[in-house]
Amino acid sequence: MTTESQASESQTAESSRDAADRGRYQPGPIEAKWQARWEQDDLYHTPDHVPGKQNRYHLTMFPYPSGDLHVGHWFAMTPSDALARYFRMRGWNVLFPMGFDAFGLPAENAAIKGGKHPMAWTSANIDRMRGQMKAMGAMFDWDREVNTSSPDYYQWTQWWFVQLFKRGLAYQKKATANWCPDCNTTLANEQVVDGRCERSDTIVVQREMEQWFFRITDYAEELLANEDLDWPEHVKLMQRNWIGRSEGAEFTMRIQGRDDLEGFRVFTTRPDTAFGMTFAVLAPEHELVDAITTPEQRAAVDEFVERVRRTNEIDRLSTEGALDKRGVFTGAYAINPFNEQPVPIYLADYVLTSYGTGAIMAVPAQDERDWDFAKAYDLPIVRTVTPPEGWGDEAYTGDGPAMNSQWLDGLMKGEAIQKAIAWLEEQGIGERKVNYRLRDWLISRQRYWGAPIPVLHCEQCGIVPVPEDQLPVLLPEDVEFLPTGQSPLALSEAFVNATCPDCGGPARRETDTMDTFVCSSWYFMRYPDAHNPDAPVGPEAAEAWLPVDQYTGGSEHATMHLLYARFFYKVARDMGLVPGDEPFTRYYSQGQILGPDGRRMSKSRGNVVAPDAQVEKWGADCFRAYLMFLGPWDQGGPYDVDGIVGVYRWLSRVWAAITDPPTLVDAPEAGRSLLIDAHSTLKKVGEDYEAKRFNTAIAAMMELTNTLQKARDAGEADRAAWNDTVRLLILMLAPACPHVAEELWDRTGGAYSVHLQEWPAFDPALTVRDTVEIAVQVNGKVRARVAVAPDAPEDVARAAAEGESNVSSQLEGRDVVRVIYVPGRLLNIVVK
RNA sequence: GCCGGGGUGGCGAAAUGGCAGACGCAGCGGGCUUAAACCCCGCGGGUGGCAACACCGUGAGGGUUCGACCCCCUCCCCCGGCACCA
Repeated sequence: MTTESQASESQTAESSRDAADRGRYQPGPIEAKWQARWEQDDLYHTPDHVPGKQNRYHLTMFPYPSGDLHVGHWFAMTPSDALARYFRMRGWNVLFPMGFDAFGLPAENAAIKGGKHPMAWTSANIDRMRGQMKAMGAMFDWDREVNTSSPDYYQWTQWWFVQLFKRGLAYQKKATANWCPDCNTTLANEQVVDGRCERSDTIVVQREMEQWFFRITDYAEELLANEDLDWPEHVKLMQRNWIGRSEGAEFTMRIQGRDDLEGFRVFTTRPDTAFGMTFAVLAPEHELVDAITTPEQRAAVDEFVERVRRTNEIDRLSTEGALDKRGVFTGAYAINPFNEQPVPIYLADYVLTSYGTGAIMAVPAQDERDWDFAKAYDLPIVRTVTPPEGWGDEAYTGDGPAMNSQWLDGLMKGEAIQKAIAWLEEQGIGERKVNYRLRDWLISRQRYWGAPIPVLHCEQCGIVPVPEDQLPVLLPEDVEFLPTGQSPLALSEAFVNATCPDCGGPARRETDTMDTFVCSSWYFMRYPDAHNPDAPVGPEAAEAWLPVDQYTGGSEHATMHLLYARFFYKVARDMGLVPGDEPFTRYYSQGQILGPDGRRMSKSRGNVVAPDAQVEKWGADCFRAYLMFLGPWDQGGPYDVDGIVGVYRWLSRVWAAITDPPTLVDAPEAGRSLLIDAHSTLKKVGEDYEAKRFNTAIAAMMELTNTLQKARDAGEADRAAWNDTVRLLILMLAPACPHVAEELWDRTGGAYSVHLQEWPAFDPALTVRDTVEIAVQVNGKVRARVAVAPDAPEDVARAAAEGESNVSSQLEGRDVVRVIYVPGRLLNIVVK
């Protein structure tokens, strides 16, 4: 043991400041030393198989290499690391990899601004951030690092595209797409927030373009079935709401006097109310608009359609504004098939072309939007559901007996819907139909820094996917990537001109690149087999590691990354590539760390806390522990710069107690109390780590340290109890503070490495105190506290309680009606 | 508007039917120091009281219970998501 010589050294050298410092906790040198040692020993290299150990795959979301790691990365990654380390100590062979989500707009924008090539900018950032991550002391297995912008990786991103294409899950269509004028590219629905570009905050406009889509809606039903996932309920709910399943019917409406037209289809969730239809509405972009508009209405309709086209999403979605300007009559009438009555056909901007059929039957009596529209345009309102007594002058969307509905009259909603659908099917004009709010995933981006879509356009053969043995389609380096609204790749003759692999004739390469969410939809499948040149992931590696046992990351990805990754995994499963149905068995979303002012950290607000400076000042272990100690991990919250000193003091006390212990004597009786504290703490800390309650785990270790310090202040302690407590404390500390734990383990004679040790088992007999203080209540009010054995029988506890003057005075002259005794907790005497 | 999460000391929080405020920050008092910092010891919800102690106290109001921060009902506020999806 080195502790005794350490202690005496610091005692004899008190006069010298240098010598005194030598005994103090100094994280800097310790952390550098052990990081170098771990790297040299490959301590965190994870083989695919270790005899006698089961595999467990832990994953925290990989970062975009924007330049510097920020506190948010530390907040997400270091507790995740502690969790992975804990499971490693519990005997699992734990994979905990890291990589970079390296394609994307910032690289390109930085390149445009600073004249540096996106590739150079990105790889410099990656090097920098990898270094910063190494300073965390995390157990990342860097041998498996992935970089989505490297050809070794995007070759497989392109391979995925080809597989999806072959399965009919990737298709091109001309569609009105969300266009961000600032980013000069299209965006997926998920990337548009409140009508603005999620990244640049610019108002998104609609633009008609040929675009590539992934048919994620084919998996809508399966993606919806997420109840059994061990994920936070709110995230599962967000996904279900995003997918937005709604059940109803679709049927055809003929147009009065126009037997030359087939009519139009409408979707409704309330076919039971169809007898109350008093008008119909088409989206302004509906394909029939031109054909049905009457000459008298032509000018008004054209003017309206043009105005809607010019209106941006924000104004269109706003419920404010003049209602009478939001629609126009076409002059045509449709026939309600339920009662053969003609109803006027309107256009209105509240009907969306991208949902359902882009046309609705309007039943103002039972739909609030239709009600408002009918009021504004003076259209009739016919109730077909009996509203409750005293219902006012507004739409009634609830349940009630049908009325004014011929053969549906008297039926309640559920039954009426079924009967109406059956009738539509009998008549051959409609059928049961399920619609989803979820749209297909638009993956085309008209930007340079992304994986090229591996497709050729051949004059003879049409769209031809690039054969797998010709992948990757390399991103050319010498391209002018100033944003023009056109794909930059289109400007490169050398890139565009190609040969058709089918007919050998001339072909043009697709010049759009893929949304970077495609890259991140499968990266977790690559880590298990990061260097495989023949497949994205081989069968052995997939079997060894997939699916991910524990994923952690921010819930801002609930409806994007997490949904896309589930979609990819299901496709991979269908291809026989991976085991199971879901990519992430468990998912946990940590909260968001905010600036000291309680607002989102941002350079413009000047409230950014730089992790490098925190590490420099306090050490990585201290910074890690402080982030865990702040509060519940899923809650996040402001980063209080002043609070970290408390954690530093704690680690200093741990250091001092262990490197400078009291005189150790053999006094097992006296040591029992310390041992009970140690084992109770061990039990709690294990449970807390497992449940990701890092804040209370740290607090419990602080308490044990305080106990240790008291024992130390007393001058002497029982040798066995002290040594055992110190050993347990170091092991408990290891997942949260890996460096100082390693150093103290080494100094107390532990065999290298503390991170290869097993999590110790607590002794259940030592988790219960010999006597506990219980509360004594009279009529629910605490009147005294008495010390009894935790399992003392009621009469013993009661006798002790009645011996207290404060209790006996309360009982005097009153009848005891009832006594409630909870052993180890309290005794409540109810009197009258 | 709808759907989630939350509201506890000056601050971050703990306790999820059993002693409210563990642990930590800031603060106050004391020790060490020429001094300051570091460090160490003590105090620490409010009101009254010298004190023992009493009363009040977990956003507001009501309820269930021997007992409620915790469960139920009504309302207010904050944060996140969705928002003409027929």
